Amino acid sequence: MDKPMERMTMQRKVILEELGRVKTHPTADELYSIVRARLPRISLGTVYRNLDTLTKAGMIRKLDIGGSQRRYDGVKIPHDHVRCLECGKVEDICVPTELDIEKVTSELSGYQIKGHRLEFVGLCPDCSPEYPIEEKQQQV
Amino acid sequence: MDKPMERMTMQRKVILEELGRVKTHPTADELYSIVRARLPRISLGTVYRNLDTLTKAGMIRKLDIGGSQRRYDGVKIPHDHVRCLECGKVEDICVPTELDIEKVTSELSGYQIKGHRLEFVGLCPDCSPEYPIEEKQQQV
DNA sequence: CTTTGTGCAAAAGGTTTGCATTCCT
DNA sequence: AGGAATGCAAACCTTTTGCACAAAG
Repeated sequence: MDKPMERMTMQRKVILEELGRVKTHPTADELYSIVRARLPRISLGTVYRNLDTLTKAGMIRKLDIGGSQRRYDGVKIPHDHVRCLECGKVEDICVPTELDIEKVTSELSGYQIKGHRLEFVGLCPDCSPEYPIEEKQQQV
Repeated sequence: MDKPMERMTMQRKVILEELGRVKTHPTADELYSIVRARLPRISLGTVYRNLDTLTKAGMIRKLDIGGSQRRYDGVKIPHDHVRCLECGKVEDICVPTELDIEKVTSELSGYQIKGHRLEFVGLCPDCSPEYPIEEKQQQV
């Protein structure tokens, strides 16, 4: 399934390095501004093209979580996420694999389950008021 | 949290009815073409505005699942989904609430968890080959 | 050398918004 | 009557694409 890349250009190398360094899951334009610190002449189109190429090569992952912008992850192993409703940050989380929910779901639905996406939304410690004051709007 | 609507216009009424009738989770433009059968002069902008208004009023839900287009759900109770990698359809699924994963996650992460979004991807019975032939590309 | 990749800018979705007009209440 | 909602079209935001030029192997 992995489609190997032909060349390792400087742009591609820096994008890969920076995506690997940040622990967040940046959007293309966030990564664009990070990368521009090292390659001021890079274009946003190149960032998009490389994120796509690196995804197809299996070197990074394109996340398909909620929100209006796509996010990318330098960590290749699928894992779950928590997103803060207040500040918007997305962090990794490891949910104990109590039961094999994919197997249970497969039996219940008749689908051949290939994977799942689990995302929690809530308030991170920094954004949690001491005494909860109001309900935050959520989209689940 | 629910912001009551001021008026019940014909457009709003039909959008609500049609979204309640379909068991899929249509995008705005899918709903637009459904609704146009009854209201040929309705505009896509009105569909978007009403989906937003109805969501704020708590009468429908705006799903924030993967994909390039937002989807809407006439069912107000949050539930999980399965999406077919082949034909793209999205169905409801009921995953047994074995453990309270939100509670476990809350304890592990320090977040105040407000909800979660669980989406499975796989092949629906109609799209499953008898003998699995190739890996489907997935984005999790 | 050849062919892939880049920068730039324009195009392409999908969604939102401004404005004059229509229509609930 | 008066404010909210509509239709239309333009604007907006994110992502993709065409093209001439640059550069990796």
